[in-house]
Amino acid sequence: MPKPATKHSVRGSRAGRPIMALLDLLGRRWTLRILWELRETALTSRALRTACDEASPTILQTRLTELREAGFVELTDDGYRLTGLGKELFQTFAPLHRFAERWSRRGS
Amino acid sequence: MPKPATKHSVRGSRAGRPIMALLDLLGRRWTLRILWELRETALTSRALRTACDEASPTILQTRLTELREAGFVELTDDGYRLTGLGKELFQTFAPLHRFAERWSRRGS
DNA sequence: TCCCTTCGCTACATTTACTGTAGCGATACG
DNA sequence: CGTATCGCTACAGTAAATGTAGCGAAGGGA
Repeated sequence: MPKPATKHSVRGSRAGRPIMALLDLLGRRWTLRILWELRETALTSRALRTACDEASPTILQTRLTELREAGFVELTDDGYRLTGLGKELFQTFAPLHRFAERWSRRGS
Repeated sequence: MPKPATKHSVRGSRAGRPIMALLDLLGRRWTLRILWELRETALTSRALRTACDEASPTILQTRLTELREAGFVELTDDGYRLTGLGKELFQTFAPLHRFAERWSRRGS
C-alpha cells in the first residue's frame, strides 16, 4: 500500500495515546457493526450491505477502507474478512454480546 | 421542550437483537470516549469536556442523556459517573487498552 | 460475439449529525 | 451585591451520512 500520509487521521489522538485513536475509529458509524457482521464469516460488499440493514454503500466503502488501512479487515476472493489482528480486536469486545442480552432485560 | 417520545431510538435494532442497539449506541461519536474518561472517576460536565479534547457541549450533553437513559451513566453531586451497569459495560471492552498498544506497534 | 449478472466501488444531491460560540437559570461564596 | 461555577441549551455554520444511480471489470451462458 503506497499510502499517502494517512488521510483519515483521528481526533483526540493527542499525546501518542493509541487508545484514543482506536476509540475514535471504532466510534464512527457502522464500524462496530461491520466488525460484528464479519466476526465469523467473510462477506462480499453487497452481502455486507444487506447484513448492515441496507446502509449506504458510500459509507460502508469509507469504513472498509479505514478498517483495511488499520489492518483489521482485508479483501479476499471470498469478500471482506477480518485479518488476524481484526479477529483479536473482535475478541476484546466479544463479551459485549452477552452484556447486551443482560442489558436488554434491565429495569428501565 | 417537553420530550417528544424517545427521540433516540436506535438503528438496526430489528428482530429484537439487543447487540445491534448496543453497537449503534456505542458507535455514535464520543460515546466510547465518554465511557473511557469516566472509567475510574466521576467528572463534572466541564471537566469531561476538557478530558474529551474540548468536544462541543451540545453533543456531550446529547450523549450523556443517551447514556443516562441507557442506564450506563448517572449524575451525582460529584458529577457524572458510571453506574454499576456502566462499569460492567466498560469491563467488557477494557482489554481494548492493551490491544491498542499492540496495534500502534503494528507494521504499517 | 453479445447479453446478462454480479462484483467492488464512486458521484452527487439531500438530509442528518456534529461543531463552535455564546449565553441561559440555578447555586454557592464572598 | 458581584462573581464564579454548575448543568444545560440555542443557533448558525460545517462536516458526515444517506439514498439513488451508475461506472468499469470479470464471469457465465447462448
